[in-house]
Amino acid sequence: MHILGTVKDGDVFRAIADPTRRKILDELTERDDQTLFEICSRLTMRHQITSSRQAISQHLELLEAAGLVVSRRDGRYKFHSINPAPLEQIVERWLNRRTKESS
Amino acid sequence: MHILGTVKDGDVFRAIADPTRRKILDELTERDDQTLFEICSRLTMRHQITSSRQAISQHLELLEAAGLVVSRRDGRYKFHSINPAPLEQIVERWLNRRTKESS
DNA sequence: TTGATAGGCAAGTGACTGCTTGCATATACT
DNA sequence: AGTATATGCAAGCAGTCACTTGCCTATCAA
Repeated sequence: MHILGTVKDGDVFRAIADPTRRKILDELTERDDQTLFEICSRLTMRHQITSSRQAISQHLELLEAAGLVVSRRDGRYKFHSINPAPLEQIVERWLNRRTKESS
Repeated sequence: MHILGTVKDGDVFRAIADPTRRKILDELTERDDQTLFEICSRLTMRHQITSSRQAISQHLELLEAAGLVVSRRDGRYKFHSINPAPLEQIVERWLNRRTKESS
């Protein structure tokens, strides 16, 4: 079912519960394969986020644990990309389950 | 944009961040138009949730503030239903934004 | 009116969370 | 080797969150 090993279901929901982490996902949606420092500077410039490097690092760690971010090592750089697949369970769970037209 | 008055964007994400609230949404997906007591007893029996009435009431309050639950008064009863529409912003934001095929 | 039922309000509490701070490791450059 | 760069680890702190507790209001039936 899961590509990665130990991803609990609740991790995805907790991951997107934080506004800064949602901005990180937005940023990775715009541009893939970014390092931690790239994400930090782009968040500051484009999204008015003033979080520190360590804060963003911890957010990325949590996003990766939830399966929403995948990373690739290249020397001292670590490139991050988004993987929106785990979000599809939300669609399956409440949006596709029943056709609800009368609001 | 929003049908209801003051629903902040973050409210939806915070609402589904809690496992008990997700179970409430599941229960309302299965059966619509339930009172607080009905939801409580069905959560206990069918989902092994042992939360108190007050706890469920507060969860419903939060879900309603997020626009995910709508309610209707009838005498001393208050019937709750699910409204999954606010969840569609998640699809729009990260799943429909870009066609990402190469994982 | 009295009692029972369905729900609401609000203060207090323990646990969790996001962030900081300080240091450590690893890679690259000269 | 020595320095700078990129990231990782872990303890501590302040704010938030879910839950409880106790009391209150409203509706219905006798």
